[in-house]
Amino acid sequence: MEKVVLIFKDYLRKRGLKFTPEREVVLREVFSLHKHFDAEQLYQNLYKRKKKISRASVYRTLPLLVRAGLITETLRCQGRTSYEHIFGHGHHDHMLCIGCGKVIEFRSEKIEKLQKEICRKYGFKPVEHRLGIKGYCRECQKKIKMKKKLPLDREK
Amino acid sequence: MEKVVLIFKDYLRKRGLKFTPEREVVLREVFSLHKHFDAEQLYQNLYKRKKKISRASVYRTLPLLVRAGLITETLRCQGRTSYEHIFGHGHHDHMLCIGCGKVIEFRSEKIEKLQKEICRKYGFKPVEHRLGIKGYCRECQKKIKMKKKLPLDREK
DNA sequence: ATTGAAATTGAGATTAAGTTGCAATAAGAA
DNA sequence: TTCTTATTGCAACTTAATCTCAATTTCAAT
Repeated sequence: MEKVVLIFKDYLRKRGLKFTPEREVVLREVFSLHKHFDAEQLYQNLYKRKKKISRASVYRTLPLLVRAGLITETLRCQGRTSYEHIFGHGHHDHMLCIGCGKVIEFRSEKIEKLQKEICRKYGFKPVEHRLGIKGYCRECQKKIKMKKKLPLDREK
Repeated sequence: MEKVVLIFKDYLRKRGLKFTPEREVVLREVFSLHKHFDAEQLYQNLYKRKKKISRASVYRTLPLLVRAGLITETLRCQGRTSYEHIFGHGHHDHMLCIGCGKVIEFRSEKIEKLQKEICRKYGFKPVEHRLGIKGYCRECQKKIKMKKKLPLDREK
């Protein structure tokens, strides 16, 4: 944890930005969470714990953390930009269950390698990539079977 | 083109929905385009050509086309939901150039296969997936080299 | 062809996420 | 400690998308 504080401080100092209490609170909150989150959730968490930080500051801090290489945007669920931290966590891809919203993380070296190859073929210099698979997790598949029919888009 | 009209009509009829002139106009516009588009663009195109269709109808029709399996959402650029048609086009993945916005489409059977394998391993039933690689295309890499430095996030 | 239930339309109001302007404040280098 | 410059909070604003509702249209059944 103190490591990420140092990294962030360093990032800020190098471009003449300031390490404020607000930014520190956001940073620590982000790294105390161990799953995906979005700006509003983060704000609510802090608000409940009487950390009086404005929404604007939360929204302004998250992009800084992205640029500092500490967090990254993930798959966008229902309209909100969602983040996760990447420091000491490494890149991975996601499966997102349409039924219950559960997120499964996975990593495949083979897929990573294939992507690089393809980029090379197109003369494309990759900066980041995102692979998201939507579908149904084991549990939700069972539920669906029990209901026999998916009520989502059935025919008349 | 007439094929997609039939498919859409069929989709609608089967669930007691109606094939209206507005929906037809949207459908035809979508399939006359040959690249990615978003709801607002589509509305503007139609508006300029004096097709008086409300924004609401455009926004209401696109999800129907998705459900009918004719179009799909793609990578979200700058906040807007973007679509592309898939009928007679097949699944593919994308590279998105950060420099100029160009989209390169590609498809890798190997990656597709690996994804299926991974899903099987997790007992996950995939419905759709999206792989997007952001980076710099050949041309933009050259431009960057000429500028010697990327002005985006440089240190002081 | 007519009818009538049910779906659809357009216009504008509304929501939600995120951004911005600005005056007051605070960080931190000198 | 001083002083320049960045940051803050608030509220107003923007943007994308959705919703409400009265008027209209579709289309299956006469």
